[in-house]
Amino acid sequence: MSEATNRPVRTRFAPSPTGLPHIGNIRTALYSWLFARHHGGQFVFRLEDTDRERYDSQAEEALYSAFRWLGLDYDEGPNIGGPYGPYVQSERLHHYREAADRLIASGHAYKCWCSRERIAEVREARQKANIHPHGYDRHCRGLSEDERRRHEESGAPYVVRFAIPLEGETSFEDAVRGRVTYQNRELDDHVILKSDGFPTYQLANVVDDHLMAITHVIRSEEWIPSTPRHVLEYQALGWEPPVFAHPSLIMGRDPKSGKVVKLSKRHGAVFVGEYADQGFLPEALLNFIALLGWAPGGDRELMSREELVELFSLGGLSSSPSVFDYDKLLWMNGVYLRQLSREELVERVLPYLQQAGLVGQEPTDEELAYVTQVLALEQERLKTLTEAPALTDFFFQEELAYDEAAVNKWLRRPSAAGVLDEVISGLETLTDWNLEGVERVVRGVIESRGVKPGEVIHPTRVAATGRTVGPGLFEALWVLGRERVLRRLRHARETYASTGE
RNA sequence: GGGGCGUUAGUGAAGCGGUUAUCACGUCACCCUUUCAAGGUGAAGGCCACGGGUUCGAAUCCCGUACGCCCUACCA
Repeated sequence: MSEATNRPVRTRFAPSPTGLPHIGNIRTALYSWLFARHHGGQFVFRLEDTDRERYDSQAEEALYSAFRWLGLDYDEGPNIGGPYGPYVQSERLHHYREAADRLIASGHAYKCWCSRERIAEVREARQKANIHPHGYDRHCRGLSEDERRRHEESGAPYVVRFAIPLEGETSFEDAVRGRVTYQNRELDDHVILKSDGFPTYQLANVVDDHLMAITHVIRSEEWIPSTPRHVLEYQALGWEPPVFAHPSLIMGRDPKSGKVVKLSKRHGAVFVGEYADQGFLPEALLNFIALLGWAPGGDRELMSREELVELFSLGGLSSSPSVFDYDKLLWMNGVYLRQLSREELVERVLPYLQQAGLVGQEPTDEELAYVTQVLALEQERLKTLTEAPALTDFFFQEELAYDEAAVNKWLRRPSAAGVLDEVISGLETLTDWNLEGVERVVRGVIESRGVKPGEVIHPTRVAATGRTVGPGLFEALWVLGRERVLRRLRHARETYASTGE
């Protein structure tokens, strides 16, 4: 569609620091980043802190750390500077003031002294009577010179409103939806400068996108209704508008009603940091959220960051909202976990094992080698990093927590004592403790007793690991090591199987 | 209420005028197998929201209806 411009591509992510970075925000950021990188352009980070009431000082740092975690880099931004700085709107007030003055001078904007109360009343009345536009009645737009002067001299606070043309229509070419048209008579005169001297999004966004030479504005669907206002402002200011692309929203399903609504906290994790905490890999999350509202065409789903950059285009953006599917994310995380090399896996998982107290803070090379072996056995079972401790604790704990049901089923049975005795004596005589040797011993017991493999394997697993599920028995025994295995088997034999025969 | 945007299996997507409507997650079954996973094979699941057009032919183009969502702030 209208992806082409003659200028070098520049996109931006312009969050307002009012809370923690949300999956939805990050997805939009990702699209902007991908588009810039795909075209070899620049990606700008701009902080829109014009709402002083909702300002949250922690939000800014959280935003940076989310970007770091996901590996999204920006070429210009508040903390790194750049040729179009500053990149924080509260430090750019004079630009907005200037633009507002220019609009007032050219008759495209005007000062408004109406009280909030009056505005609220007017709005309600007009809506009830269905008078278009529904909002502000443009009272101050029609002020006489005298009235205006009186207000000016009184020094009373005022806002600046944009003077929407009374007739005609405004349209723009949306890169994902095609032509979108609004009748000007449906638009009321929106505030562009607040009484505290700060601009609203409606002005600051336009001014900065222009001043920062942004060529493509990618932002979510909720901005479509204000885009005609922006287009009108670009025109009034004599500027060329950027290409707009409005991908759809990310939705969640309400657990109670089953209805689909904008993704929010009640659907579970919505903040990027929560996914980090829950043991998701950034590359998996990135891949997953890219697919929430975008597809490269065809059946392609698993894509690295580099592949996403290569394949991304605005044409692949979806115009219909998508529901966040946590199960699919889990699956995808598992895929990425399985693709990790041993070294990467250890690096990723180790902190979780340490946090759970299974591994010390300064592991020796020997301990690290053991951890590596353990994780190699569990890698294909891992869906998130946080599951690792629960899956592997029996490899590290001295005191095994035996699963009661497993004990009842496999150790408190008549044959258990005999099985364990045979396995124990077999392993005791094993000179070389390796995978093949362990398997040979256990298979030998199975053969000598003339039973199905499970009859020996299951009791042995429960005795050695305390549970019925886990890696293959031979691998588990081998990695656990001779001493630990024999101690556990003897203990289980004494404790649970001694009275069995 | 008004304006805008949307609607392909439970979920995410592919499809861009001619396909038995494709893929992935999930579900189920079977295979592999010492359990659980992973992997493999297969199945169930869609009158492409509905109704009208246009066309030799429509999930694809047009109109209408229904439903959903977004906006309707001196928030972004």
